[in-house]
Amino acid sequence: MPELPEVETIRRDLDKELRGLTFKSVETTTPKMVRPTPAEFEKALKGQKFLAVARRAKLLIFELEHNKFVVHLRLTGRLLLCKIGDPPDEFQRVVFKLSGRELRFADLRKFGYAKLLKSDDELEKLLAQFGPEPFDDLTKEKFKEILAKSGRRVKDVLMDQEKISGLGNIYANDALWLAKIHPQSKSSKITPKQAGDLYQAIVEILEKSIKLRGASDRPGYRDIYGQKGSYQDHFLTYQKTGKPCPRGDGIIERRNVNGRGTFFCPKCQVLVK
DNA sequence: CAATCAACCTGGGTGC
DNA sequence: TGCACCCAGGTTGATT
Repeated sequence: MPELPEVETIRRDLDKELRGLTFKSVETTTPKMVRPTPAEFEKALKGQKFLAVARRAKLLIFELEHNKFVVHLRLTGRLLLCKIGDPPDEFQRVVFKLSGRELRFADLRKFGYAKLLKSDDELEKLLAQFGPEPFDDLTKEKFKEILAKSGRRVKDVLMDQEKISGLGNIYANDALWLAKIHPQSKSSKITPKQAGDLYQAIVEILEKSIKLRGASDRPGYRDIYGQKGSYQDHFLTYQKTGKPCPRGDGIIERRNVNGRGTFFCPKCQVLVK
């Protein structure tokens, strides 16, 4: 579900809402989602105030007075800020009880997790594995360099979090269409002009989706208030198999690339080998 | 180093 | 209606 725009939307709202609230306890039907264990998680954080919520790639970082924890939503995670007594989400797995509020972690597929960090050192190690951020240190020059260095398919590079932070399947597909580049093009063979266009496309599309508060597809991303985003009404190629290309007379094709559904227009997206 | 596949889980949609 | 099969926003690890 959540790629950079969805996670960033959640981060902004939680950062505003959680500051000053106190962590009280954990209740869960799915203990493996709270690490190392729900009991240790609760023991460490009980009584601490939330100071801020940050983000790196698709990871949310919760900063409390003496400890930090991270949350990864993987494919179907939701974080919902609720009043005590609000009806539960159909896929609710974990409830973090706070002063006057509940932060609920719902996840149809149970791949997501919250993880208590033992030290700032552990956080640093965790963050060190991510590549540059599109709205921070991913400059156009840096981006060109990254593409030039890889012999893999360009779509795989875009989605590799060690190379570039935050892009997932939806935005990688749509950005490649915007830049008129075939997803299976060899990264190192992309021309500087194409790389520049792709960089622009990525920034544009992520900005647009953040404005629209992300994309809510099937099981569905929700913001912390349980509301849908609306980028799904603006998908360019994603899940548009058989539909006309928004730009010309091509038909959007679906192909499996690296185990992921890959959508593109064979007419206007150039394959560079 | 790159590509492929399975695993982790659950549910929706489709086609027979 | 039932059932088999494919699909899904992500990431990791084994194998070829």
